[in-house]
Amino acid sequence: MAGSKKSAESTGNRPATSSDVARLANVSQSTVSRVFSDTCKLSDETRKRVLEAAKQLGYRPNKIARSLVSNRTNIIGIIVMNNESPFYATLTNLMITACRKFGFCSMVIRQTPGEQGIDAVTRALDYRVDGIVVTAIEDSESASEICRQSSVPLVLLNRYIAGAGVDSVCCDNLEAGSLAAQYLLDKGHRSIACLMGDAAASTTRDRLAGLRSKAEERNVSIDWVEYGSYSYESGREMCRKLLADGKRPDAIFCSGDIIAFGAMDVLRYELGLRVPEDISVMGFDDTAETAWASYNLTTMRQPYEELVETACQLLVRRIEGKGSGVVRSLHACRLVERGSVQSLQPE
Amino acid sequence: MAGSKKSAESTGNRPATSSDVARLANVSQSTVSRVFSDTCKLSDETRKRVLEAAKQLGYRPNKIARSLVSNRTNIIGIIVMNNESPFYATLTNLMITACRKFGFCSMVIRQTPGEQGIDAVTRALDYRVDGIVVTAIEDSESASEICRQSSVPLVLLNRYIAGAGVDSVCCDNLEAGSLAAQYLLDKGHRSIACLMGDAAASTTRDRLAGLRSKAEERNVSIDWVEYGSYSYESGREMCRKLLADGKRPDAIFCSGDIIAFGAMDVLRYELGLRVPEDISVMGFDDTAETAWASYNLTTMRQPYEELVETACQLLVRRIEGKGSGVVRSLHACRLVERGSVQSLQPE
DNA sequence: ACGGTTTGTGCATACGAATGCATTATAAAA
DNA sequence: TTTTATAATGCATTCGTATGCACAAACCGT
Repeated sequence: MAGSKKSAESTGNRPATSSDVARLANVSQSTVSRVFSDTCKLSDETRKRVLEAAKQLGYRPNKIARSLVSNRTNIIGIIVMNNESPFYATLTNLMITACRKFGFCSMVIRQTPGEQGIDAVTRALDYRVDGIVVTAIEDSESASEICRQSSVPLVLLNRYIAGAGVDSVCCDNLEAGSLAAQYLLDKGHRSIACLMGDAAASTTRDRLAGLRSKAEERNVSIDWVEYGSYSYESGREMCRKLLADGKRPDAIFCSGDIIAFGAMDVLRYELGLRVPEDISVMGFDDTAETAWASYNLTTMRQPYEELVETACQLLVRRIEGKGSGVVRSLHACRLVERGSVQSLQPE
Repeated sequence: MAGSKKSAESTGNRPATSSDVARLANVSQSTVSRVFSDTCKLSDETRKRVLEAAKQLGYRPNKIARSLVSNRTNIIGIIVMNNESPFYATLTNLMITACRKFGFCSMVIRQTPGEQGIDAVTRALDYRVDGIVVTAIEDSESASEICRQSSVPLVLLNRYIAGAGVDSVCCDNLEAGSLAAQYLLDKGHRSIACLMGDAAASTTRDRLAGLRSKAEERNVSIDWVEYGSYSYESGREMCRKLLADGKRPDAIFCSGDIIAFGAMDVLRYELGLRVPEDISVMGFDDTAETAWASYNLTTMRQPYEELVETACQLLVRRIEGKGSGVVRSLHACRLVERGSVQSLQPE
C-alpha cells in the first residue's frame, strides 16, 4: 500500500513529464507544452483540465529539455575571481538578484587557483549559458575571444579592455580619481600617498591616473605610490612599507576600502597615529564596512545597483539580439564624506 | 570571403555538434560521443582522428543535451538567504569551490524578498539539479519535503530540523555555546548578557542553550538576552537596548561576529566604554573581520572548510545513490582567543 | 581452414519539450 | 443550407548526446 497516501498519482518517483500530464488530461503532449509556454490560443476548458492534471502529478516543465530545443537556457554565467573581498561578494550577490529580476538563473563560476580565466568561461559555455558576466579575471581578452566564437554575449563588469570589442560596465574611475584628488586638495592636503591594488587592473590604473592628473593640474605631484592587491593584509603591508622610510604624508588614498581598513589599522594600532587627526585616509568602493563606526571611512561610492542593473540589462538586450555597437557604459561615483579625512584648511 | 581567416571550419557560428565532428572525422556520431565520454574501447587511430576533428571545429560536448539523456546535470543548487553578512558570503564561496572540486557546477539561488524559500528550491529543481544545499532559508521543512518528492538529495548547511529526515551539517552549536560560557566563566565573568540573532534559527537557539546550561551548571544565570538578526545594525540596536536600562554586564556574548562588531562600536563610540577593559565582548563564527586590529575579537571559530567539505561529500554520496540513513553531521568549534575579553581573575 | 571469441563501430532509439504543419471542430457569412 | 474563415488541437519532427543491440573485422586456438 505504499504511496497511496500522496495525493499526487505517483509516476514511479520520476518527475512527471508533459506526456504524463497529457495522458491524464486526455490531450496531446503538444497541448500540455502549449499550456505552459502559452504561446497559442487554447480553450479555457482544455487549459483547466491540463493544469489540474499537472497539479495532480506535480508537473513542472523540465528546463533542461526546454533549453535543448529552444536553444535558450535562461542561465547567465557569472565569472568571479577567487577573491574574498566584500566588494566582489556584494557585486556578485547583486548580480544574482538582477539576473533573477530579468528571468535568468545564475551559474556562478569561481576561477579556481591555478585555473585560467578562460577555463572558467569555457565551463559556463559548456552549459550553453545565454550570456556571461565577468567581474574580474586575469585573461579577459581571451575570454572575450572565445565568447565571440560561440556568439555568446559577454559583459565585463568593473573591468575594461581598451580596443577589444567587448561591452563593459564600469564606474568612471578616471573621474572618480580626479574627484578624490580634488576633495583631498580642497581639504588642504598636499602630500598624498597612494596604496593601490593590483597594478594590472584597469580600475587601479584609471583611479590613479585620474587622481594624478587632477593633482598635477594643481601643481601637486604624487610621488608615493605602492602597489599590492585588494586585501586587508596587502593594505597593512603597503602601509608599513610606505611609512617605514619615515615618510609622513598628509593623506593616504587607497584604491579600495579593504586596503584602507588595513592601512588604518596599521596607522592606529602599530604606529600609534590618529586617523584623521595625524593622517587622513580615504577609500574607494563604499562597501558596507566603511560605515562601521570603527572605520567611518570617507570613500568614493560605486553605484552598485546602477552598475549591476546596467550590466544585466545590456546583457539581456544582447541575448535578445538587440545589440548595437560595442557599449562602454561609464557611471559616476559619488563622494561619501565620513570621518577619516581631516581638513587642514583654516576655515 | 568572410570567415576564411579562422582556422576552425565554421559551422555557421552555431557551436559544433558531435555530428559535425563525426562528419569531418568520417565516423558515426556515436563514436564521437564515445570518445568524449570514454566509456568504451576505441582504436587509437579513431580516437586521434576524432579529437583532431573536434579541435578543428572547436567542439565541446553540450552539457545540456548530455544532461537530458543521462538524467544528470552535474549542477548543484545552492540556496542562500537574502543576507549580506560576510559569514554567508564565505560559506557560499567555499561551497562553490567545493562543488567544483567534486566535478559540479553551482547554480546559486538567492531567495528574493517576498519569495518563499520553497520557491527558490523549486527554481533549482526546474533545472533538474542533482542536489541541493540550503544555507538558511525560512521554511526549510517544506523545502525538504518537495526535494523528497522529486527524490533530489538535500543537505542543510548550518541549519538543523529536529525530527525531519533531512541530512544536515552544522557545527556543534550546543557545545560551542558551552565552551564560550566556560571560557567567560573561567575569566571570571559572572554577569553575561547575550545578543542573539534570529530567534527562529536552530543555530541561535542551540548556542544560547549551550551557553545557558553550562552557566547554570556553575550557578550563574543568564538573564539578559536580546534577540535581533545577524547584522551590524541589529547588533548596535540590541546593544543600545541592553545598556539603556543602566545594565552593565561583565561580558556580552554575541551569537555572530557581525553582531559583535555592531555592539563593540556602540560600546566604544556611543557609550565611551573600553573593550575589553570596561566590558568584554565575544563573538561567534570567526569571519575574516574578527582578525582586523580594530576589533581583534575573541570568538568561536566555525570549521568552515570542514563543514563545506562534509556537506558536499555527503551530497555527492547521496547523488551517487550511496545513501544510508539520515545523517546529522556535527563539527566542533574552536575558541579563537584574541583581545576582546578581559580576565577578571587575579592571576 | 574453421568455429569461436574479442574488439571496434554503426544503427536506431530515447531523453522531454517546442513548433510547423495538417486536421478537425466551430463560428460567421452568404 | 452551404461556404469560408477561424479557433483549437494533434501529428511528426527537432534539439544534441548517450547507449543497447547488431554486425563486421580481426584474432585465437586447434
